[in-house]
Amino acid sequence: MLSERRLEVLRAIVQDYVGTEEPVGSKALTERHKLGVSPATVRNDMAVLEDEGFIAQPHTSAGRIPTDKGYRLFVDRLAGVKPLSAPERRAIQNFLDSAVDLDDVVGRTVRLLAQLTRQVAVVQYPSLTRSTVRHVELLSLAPARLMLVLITDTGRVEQRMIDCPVPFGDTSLADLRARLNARVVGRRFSDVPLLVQELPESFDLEDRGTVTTVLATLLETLVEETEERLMIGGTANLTRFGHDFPLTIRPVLEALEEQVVLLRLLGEAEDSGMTVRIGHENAHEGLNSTSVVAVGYGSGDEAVAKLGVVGPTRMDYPGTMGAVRAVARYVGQILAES
Amino acid sequence: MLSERRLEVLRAIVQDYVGTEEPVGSKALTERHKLGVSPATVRNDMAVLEDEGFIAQPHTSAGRIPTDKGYRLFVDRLAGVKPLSAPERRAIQNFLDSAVDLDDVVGRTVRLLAQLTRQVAVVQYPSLTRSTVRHVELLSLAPARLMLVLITDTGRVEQRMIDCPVPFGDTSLADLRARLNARVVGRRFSDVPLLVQELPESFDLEDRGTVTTVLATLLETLVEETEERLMIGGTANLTRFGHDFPLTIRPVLEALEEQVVLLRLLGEAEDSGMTVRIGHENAHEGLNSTSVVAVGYGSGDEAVAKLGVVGPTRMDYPGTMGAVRAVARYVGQILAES
DNA sequence: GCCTGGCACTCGATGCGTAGGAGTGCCAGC
DNA sequence: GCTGGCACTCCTACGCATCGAGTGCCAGGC
Repeated sequence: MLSERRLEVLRAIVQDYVGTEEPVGSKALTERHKLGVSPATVRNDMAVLEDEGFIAQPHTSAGRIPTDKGYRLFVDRLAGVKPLSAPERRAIQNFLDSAVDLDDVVGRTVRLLAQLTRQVAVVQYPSLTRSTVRHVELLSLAPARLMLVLITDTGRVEQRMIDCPVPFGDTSLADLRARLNARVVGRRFSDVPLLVQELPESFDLEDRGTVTTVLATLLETLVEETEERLMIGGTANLTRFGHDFPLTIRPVLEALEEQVVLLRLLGEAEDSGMTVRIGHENAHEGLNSTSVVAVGYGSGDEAVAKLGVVGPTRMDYPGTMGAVRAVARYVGQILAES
Repeated sequence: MLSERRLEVLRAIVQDYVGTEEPVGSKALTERHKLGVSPATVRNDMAVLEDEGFIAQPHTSAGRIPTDKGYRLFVDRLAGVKPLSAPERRAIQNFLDSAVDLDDVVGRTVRLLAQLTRQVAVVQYPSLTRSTVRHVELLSLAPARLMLVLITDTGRVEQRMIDCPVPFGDTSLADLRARLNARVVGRRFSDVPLLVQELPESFDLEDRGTVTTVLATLLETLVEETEERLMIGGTANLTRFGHDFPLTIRPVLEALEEQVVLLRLLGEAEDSGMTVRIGHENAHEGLNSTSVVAVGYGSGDEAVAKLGVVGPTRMDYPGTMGAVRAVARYVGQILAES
């Protein structure tokens, strides 16, 4: 077990390193922090911290930098979540309030997060599986061509074209639309398959084929679009990464382009509470020198999607966590209102 | 006027520099290209080319590199458009053919372009103003709450919430929907304002307010969404930019985040034919060390949107132009089919 | 008149050795 | 268990000489 002072030393190292981006030595530490002990003592503490794997030296006779394990301890035990200032909170609310539709909400959220944290922001669109159906619309575009439009309670809209096996009458269409809505409106997407199972049987034989096709498309949409969408922003902040640039930035940019990777990344975050993944804790190799701070957000108690930021392991964790939490909270509010 | 051989020298310089990324000297040139003259002669030619501003030396006693003006001449007079190979063309077609909806088409196009050119790809969604209306749908979500859904011939869907001043009956709704569609389906978005102008007058006094609100929202959607959407990809390719990395890449990433900048960039491109903007020809300062190759694409003869790539001025122009042109052509086909 | 080979010159890149300094580890003393 | 002192390590910066690619210019030849 590490003594209180050693933890304090670790905290000081993390804070200084995050600020200066340079290995921090014992002397500088005692000058900048009121540790109440001499550099020599700090050196001893540092030696212990290094033995335990919390800090490391880039080379002999250089200062120490925190390891992933060191950041982990810092986040878990030494750092709180720094709340945003009142003006910041007001700015967030104002900015998000003027969003006109879901795309706009997500877009603004991304920009906001990127700006607040000065890192790369990732925002997932509200998930379909956890959303509920607000409305299903069927439009006849041509005699044997329908368009299916799915509207979620979070404002997301999905559409699909359907080619019918045989022309479908307007009354049948209205009928199907009404029955479909009666069954699924207000229900969760994940429940829809069961709810519409027996629908075709209640139709005339001649329409049954079309109804089946429509339902098949509906279910297919649910499955396909469960493959979620997301938006990223603030990639320009990657340039503040460090000196050894090209080497680190490349795999990160590549990872950011792979929606699948990002979705898995957010997916790994816990549903409630904030998740921080530091360096090698990230499964994806390209992100081994980054940390991910993610949190779920939603219109009610339950998270409908996640958002977060990706930045260098050397990041301001309390500040980042504060910003991420605050933004998630406000986005949730906006969604609940709409 | 430059002699034929001097043009040939310029072409050789561009080709070599694009390949090696290093200033090219007179000796290397004669070795790699069959110019039929000695290095000394080439040196004289180079001196002339430098006087004319087509090439420059990073410092005395280094080789030459093309200037923006040099690239311009190269593109205009010395380089053709390199067509893609048959397998490449087949691959493009296959890849795009399996797209399921507009988002997918655009997403795939971006990835394709980025991969083919190994640069940053930008694809604009089909424009609303130049599209025609396929369908307008009005849904009643709550007694005094409507949703307006606009569907374009290119498959794009826009939706808006509408809060009605007074509840709106189902029959009135159906009536409005029918009349609205009768007027605007098949028409261009830009013509819509005129076409619906007198619609409110034909409604009962009690509904007129709502009708006016709906139309106002419709027109507002047309205007707002003329502010186009676009998708970018291949940002990881920025890491191949050059040695002086952080300095160049930063402003580019920033510019890429500004949708407005990108839209203006594409907007500046001519409607038909390919546009190449080299270095300082780009209005945006951050893109002064990049070139933009853009071209319009569309389902018919007319361009409904544009796409292109952003890369270092030192790029393979013939290859890039070939890829951009080919992709635009195939995307146009896909849109025409759907 | 244009091309060519020769030649002196420039100037960045490379390598090396030295000086400087930040930081460490260890030890003896309090 | 903390502290000051001290020797040691090793990275960084700097100056300097070397090297060589590439140039510009010039005199001679086709």
